[in-house]
Amino acid sequence: MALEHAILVSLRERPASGLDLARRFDRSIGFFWSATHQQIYRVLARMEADGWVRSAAVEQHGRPDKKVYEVTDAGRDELAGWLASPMPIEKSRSELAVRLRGASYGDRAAVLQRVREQRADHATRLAHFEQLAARDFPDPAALTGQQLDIYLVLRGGIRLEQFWVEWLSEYLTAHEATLAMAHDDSPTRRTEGKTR
Amino acid sequence: MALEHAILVSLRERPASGLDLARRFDRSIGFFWSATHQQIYRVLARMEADGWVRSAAVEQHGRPDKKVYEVTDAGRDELAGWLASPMPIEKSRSELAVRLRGASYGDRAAVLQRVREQRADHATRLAHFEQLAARDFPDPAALTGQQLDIYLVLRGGIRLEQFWVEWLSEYLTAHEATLAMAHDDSPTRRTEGKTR
DNA sequence: GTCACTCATGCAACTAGTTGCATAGCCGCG
DNA sequence: CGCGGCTATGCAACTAGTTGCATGAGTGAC
Repeated sequence: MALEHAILVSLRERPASGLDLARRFDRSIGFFWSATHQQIYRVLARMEADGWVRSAAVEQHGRPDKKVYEVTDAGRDELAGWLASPMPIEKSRSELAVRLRGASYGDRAAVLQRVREQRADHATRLAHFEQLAARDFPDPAALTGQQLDIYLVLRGGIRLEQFWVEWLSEYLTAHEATLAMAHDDSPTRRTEGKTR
Repeated sequence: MALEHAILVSLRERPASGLDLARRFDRSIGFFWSATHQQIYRVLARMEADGWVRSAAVEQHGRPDKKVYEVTDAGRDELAGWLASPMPIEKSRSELAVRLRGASYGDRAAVLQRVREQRADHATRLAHFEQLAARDFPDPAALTGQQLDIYLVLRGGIRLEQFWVEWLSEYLTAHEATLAMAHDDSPTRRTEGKTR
């Protein structure tokens, strides 16, 4: 039930329509919790039925009406209760890690290529996040409350991208070393991998 | 379709029954891809229907028969193809991050307590992984092929737990600093948070 | 003018994963 | 002896999330 609560957080920051929320979930908050607009529409409908949010139709010039949602008192209580509730340890999930683990059952060079691509993607995102942090939070030490939280979650995004870049670099370095070894070891080729 | 492929990797390391796989997914491989035994049973049935694996009943003394699965040639090809296929960038997902972001809409102290608990859990896992690495891989530089991959994925687990411990520590330190400030700033209490 | 795109909401059908339970024998505890 | 726990497989019902499509009006490009 975390999407509901992510939506409550986002709506408390500022009321929004379904599509507004979908756009927010594509950036800041969505870095740690993403959702498609369909999923958001469905959950908003349920939340309204449960009385956690209420909506108001807002006319716009030259485009369809918006349904702008805001959090009700019941929604506030629900969010406050959730924030304080105990939580089990989170489990991570990474398709890339499965590939790294299984790389010896396929074409090693192809997997290394995928790893390089992923590392480049993560490096790009890292640079983007660092730019955001520099632009929006020039003086982190002065932050408090809500702004501090937003900054610290961005810091989490930066740290997480650093984790990826460093881990994948370690992976590539280690495998490039064994490939070099396999070349050096002249005639007695001990080519690892490719069991088949 | 990553669970299928995680199972193929695990079965290529060694043939196993559904429950064996579920146990493996609770440890090494499962750190980056977990699954319940029901999910595994269902996916194994589909994989067998698709011809990726075949099963053989194995009698055991004093306990029910096992269905031990192994990978077929078609399964090998499928796995090799998947390993080489391009992949989109992965998105992370963390309920804890949502709570950090929304902490000012609830009881700040309670959220900090949850953060301390999570940090302790991650520190415990980190210690556990480091112990595994020291025990099973005393000489990482000598590893190649499959063993090197297993070691490097364990390294990923260690690095990820380090990420969590460090990030959550940063979060706690930053908020403890603002709490201290709020105390110092004597009569003009600028108590942040708790907007309600 | 019409083609492609955006804004905005939503339905329907699908895949993935979780939770609760059933079966059925064997093992050890008290 | 009965109770709980372990081994092993599996069904049924549920929740969560994705994908594909529909609608209908407005905007900009050529």
